[in-house]
Amino acid sequence: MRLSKHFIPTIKENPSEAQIVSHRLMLRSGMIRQSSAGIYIWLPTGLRVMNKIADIVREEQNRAGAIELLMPTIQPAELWQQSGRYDAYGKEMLRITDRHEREMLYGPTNEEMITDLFKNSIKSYKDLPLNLYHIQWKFRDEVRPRFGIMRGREFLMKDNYSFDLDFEGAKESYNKMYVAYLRTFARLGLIAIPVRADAGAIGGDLSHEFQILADTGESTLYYDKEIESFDLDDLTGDIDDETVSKLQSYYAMEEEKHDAENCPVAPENLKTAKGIEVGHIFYFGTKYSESMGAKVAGPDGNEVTVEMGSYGIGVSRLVGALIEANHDENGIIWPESVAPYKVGIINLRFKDENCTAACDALYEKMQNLGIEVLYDDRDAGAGAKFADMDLIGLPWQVVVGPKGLDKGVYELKNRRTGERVELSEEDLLEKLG
RNA sequence: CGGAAUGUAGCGCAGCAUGGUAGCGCGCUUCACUGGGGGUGAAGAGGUCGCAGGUUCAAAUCCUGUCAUUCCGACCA
Repeated sequence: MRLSKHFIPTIKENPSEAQIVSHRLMLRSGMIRQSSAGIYIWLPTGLRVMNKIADIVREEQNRAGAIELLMPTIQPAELWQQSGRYDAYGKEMLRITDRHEREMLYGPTNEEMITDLFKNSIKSYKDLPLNLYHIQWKFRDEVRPRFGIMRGREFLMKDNYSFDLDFEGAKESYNKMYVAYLRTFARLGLIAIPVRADAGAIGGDLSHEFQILADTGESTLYYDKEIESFDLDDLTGDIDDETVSKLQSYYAMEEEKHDAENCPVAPENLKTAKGIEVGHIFYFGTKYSESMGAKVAGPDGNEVTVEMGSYGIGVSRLVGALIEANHDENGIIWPESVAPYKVGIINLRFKDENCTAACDALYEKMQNLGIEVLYDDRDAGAGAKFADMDLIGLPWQVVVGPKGLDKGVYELKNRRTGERVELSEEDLLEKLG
């Protein structure tokens, strides 16, 4: 894409309302604009990143055997009255009345709807286990939205729901998601610490939060440093129960629940860091299947109330979390897996025919090779182009100017390390292709 | 929901105490010169001063109300 024809409105100065680095950089690099408190417009590059994250989440869900569908954002109040959460959920739920005076709501989560769908569709244990997911906009009317998209009111979430015949099955479904989550975050280049958690408003017995480490995190974690050395390559292919129990046996607690006196981890092996919650998984048994009557015929012909779990990943929050974990004073540093483009071409001499011709040709070759490239073809100063490209944070920059062209080389800069190498066109395309 | 601020050009801000009809920097437009880290000069465009009332000859400025946004705390993907 040519930058001159793109829509990436960058800002030179820090917007006053943005307090944390990811919010500032998302506004400055032209990824988002605020519409109202906690509600954002996703601009082209922001959307590209979010879509790439969603794709990785989707691939890992599919790999784990979950099946994608899409439920509506607007739900009828009756479902929530059945589960008893309509009154319990409080003001955080955005309530709407339609033209027929029917009570509706903008869904903050989907346990009720999926359970209703399940009970109307599945009648036999033979159809279990079943794990359904969707990636969909949620709305929670937070009292105090803040930190840009990190705590917005409207957010994109992957949520899924597992249905099993018994606890053993449910536990297996839970563990599959546990592994899928670790894999998902690893692919995003994030260290995700699974932290034992309370089930909160969702309710239930077994629950883990996935926290990624970042200085600006909202919670303080204490964890066994062994977690960091765990090799995620072990988690490809079939799920090994031993691996899961080993992972789950590691100590990891939020500050409030951490007891220094009785901590099983020796002080020298205990690490503390700030974390951002990007995922949360729950096993909650029959909490919803019971109240909403989700039963199947078991092998003996008798009805069994199904065992359920639910699992969420904050897809839009991950965009901010990734920036919190990947930035420097000049801007964002995208991991390749989610970068809006892999490489940026900087044309230093717009008015130099040779230089522009070289850039145009290189741009076309990259496009033909399927390399995602953002070409800064604007008539702007070199400094402005460098600054914008660093701000936007593409992993690679190709700097094209008379110096290199005279030598017959292109300069390739690594955004993360700042390392610059001079390469022939062939080597350059080879390296990026 | 308790506490505290702030709303003036796209962004960042000044002006308000002591009322006299709006200004600075960046950005934007045009032209020229520049050209390897936000360059220089010249000429421009852009504002119902959040909104509604009130006081006054006169309100960005004083008063009342209202809306919005942000920050600190308690709560949450």
